[in-house]
Amino acid sequence: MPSERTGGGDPARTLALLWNSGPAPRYGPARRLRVEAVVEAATGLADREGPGAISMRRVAEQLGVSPMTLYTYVPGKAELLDLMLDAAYQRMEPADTSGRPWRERLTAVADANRALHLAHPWLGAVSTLRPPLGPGLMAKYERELAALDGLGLTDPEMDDALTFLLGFVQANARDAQDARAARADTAMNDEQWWAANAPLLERVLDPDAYPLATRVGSAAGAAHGSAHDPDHAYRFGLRRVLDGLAALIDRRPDDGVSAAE
Amino acid sequence: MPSERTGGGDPARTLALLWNSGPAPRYGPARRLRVEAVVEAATGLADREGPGAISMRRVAEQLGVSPMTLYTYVPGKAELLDLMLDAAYQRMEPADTSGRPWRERLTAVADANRALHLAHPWLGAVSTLRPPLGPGLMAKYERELAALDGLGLTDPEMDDALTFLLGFVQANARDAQDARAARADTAMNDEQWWAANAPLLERVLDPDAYPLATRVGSAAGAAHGSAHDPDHAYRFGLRRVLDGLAALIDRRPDDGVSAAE
DNA sequence: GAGAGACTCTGTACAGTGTACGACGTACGA
DNA sequence: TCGTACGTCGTACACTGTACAGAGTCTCTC
Repeated sequence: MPSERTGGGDPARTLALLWNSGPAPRYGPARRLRVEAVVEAATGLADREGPGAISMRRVAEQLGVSPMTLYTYVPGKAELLDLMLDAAYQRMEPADTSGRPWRERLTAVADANRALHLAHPWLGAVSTLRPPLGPGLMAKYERELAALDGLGLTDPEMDDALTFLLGFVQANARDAQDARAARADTAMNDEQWWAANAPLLERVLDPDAYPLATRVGSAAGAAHGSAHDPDHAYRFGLRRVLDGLAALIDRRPDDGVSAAE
Repeated sequence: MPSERTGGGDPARTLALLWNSGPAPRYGPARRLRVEAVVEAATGLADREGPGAISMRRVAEQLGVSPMTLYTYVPGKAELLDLMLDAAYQRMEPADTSGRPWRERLTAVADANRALHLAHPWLGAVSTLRPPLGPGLMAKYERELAALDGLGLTDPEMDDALTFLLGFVQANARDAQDARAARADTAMNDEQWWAANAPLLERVLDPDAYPLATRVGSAAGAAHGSAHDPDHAYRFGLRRVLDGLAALIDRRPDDGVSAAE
């Protein structure tokens, strides 16, 4: 479960910020900053130092203003995260894969999302259950649905399939970021952690009580040098995800480019 | 990304706690509590009030001791979470599905994990990247691998497949818990949130610019009354996950019960 | 029996977090 | 010129995990 919530405040205010449609104030002193600068500063900070670094005080520090000043630009932290998310979506460069088989199209969608998560390690910490309904998300959603268009799926099925694919990518990216954070927090990478635990575990663990676990666990551990390898899990999982969707898509054998693959 | 880290401290100390093999102290006053009581109190608290409620002060309060007292039972919060996790795994009741087709076996594994997450809403907030290598996890791992045994998979493939399946369940459970937390935090359920946003969105959104997004988005929104429905996503996703694994498993058509399915 | 020393328990303290509130200065419209 | 709306900011509050030191309690050794 992500720790940071978005979509918390007044929907009208949030949407106005996302679509840049707030009324310009006429009284009072000129504003020193723009909302975009706040979002940019927060994003830069989070990119450099991870999700844990996103605090109003740190963001304000980056901008040379006091913490409370941020609240004149953004209703609160949740909305700031919404804006960061949508801006990140907006910066994604769309790859044109029209005309390619559907597996390639969906692989491109997955890879693009994975790349986004790698570039912005804080993305996984932000809930997308109530997504920021801004231009960035809309363009992304439109683009990604296009990769699923013309495959004979119903509209709800297209959404389901996309949710499934993106859910996989997000879960995997969270694991990867989690591994990075663990390495930083504990000054020990996964391999070292595994190396420290394995011999100790052997002393308390009775192999006869857990025959499969010891056999498979050590085989898997030996294969990636740790209990878990996100990169490998991505490659393995993506293949399974696409095969799973194939069972849905190739159900109807009569639709253009897609079925040919 | 889960916010709470486990496996942070000294592996030897953590393993001793997990396997109950610490040396009994001989000096000093009798201990008022037992480690199990601390773990139980923390689990009860978290079950009732969610992951956010797990704080050393709150747990101590439940037990009628001062916060710092907990540190004589447990090295820190990370290790407490490890113990909570392993204890929760230990309480899972294994369903005997041997002899059933592999799809049923894996469905049972997925359902059991989903039920665990529903019973313990804090599970999703805890990282399982460096899992607590205790008796609970071992028994669970052994049991779940058994559901994948005899299908012609290699040892690493068995681990990969299980990781993939459990990853899906965990990601979905996080979404579900996230929805619950959002409802509590914002005093607004997903349906209300969607109802508040949809009309506002219509005003700023140009349907011609995002034809697929508007069509599919509103179809999906209408189908579950919100942007996202975890229960539906679970049913849809589990079918895809099993189909995806089928492509791997049924690759070799010659192995007992499994291929018959 | 006396005392050393290990152990449990606890109060205080520190560096963080998001943000409510009120004070102060600035710029515009009347 | 003045009222008013607004931007900026200092302070404060209720939280978090846990380091540290002091006080009380028990066992083992002499």
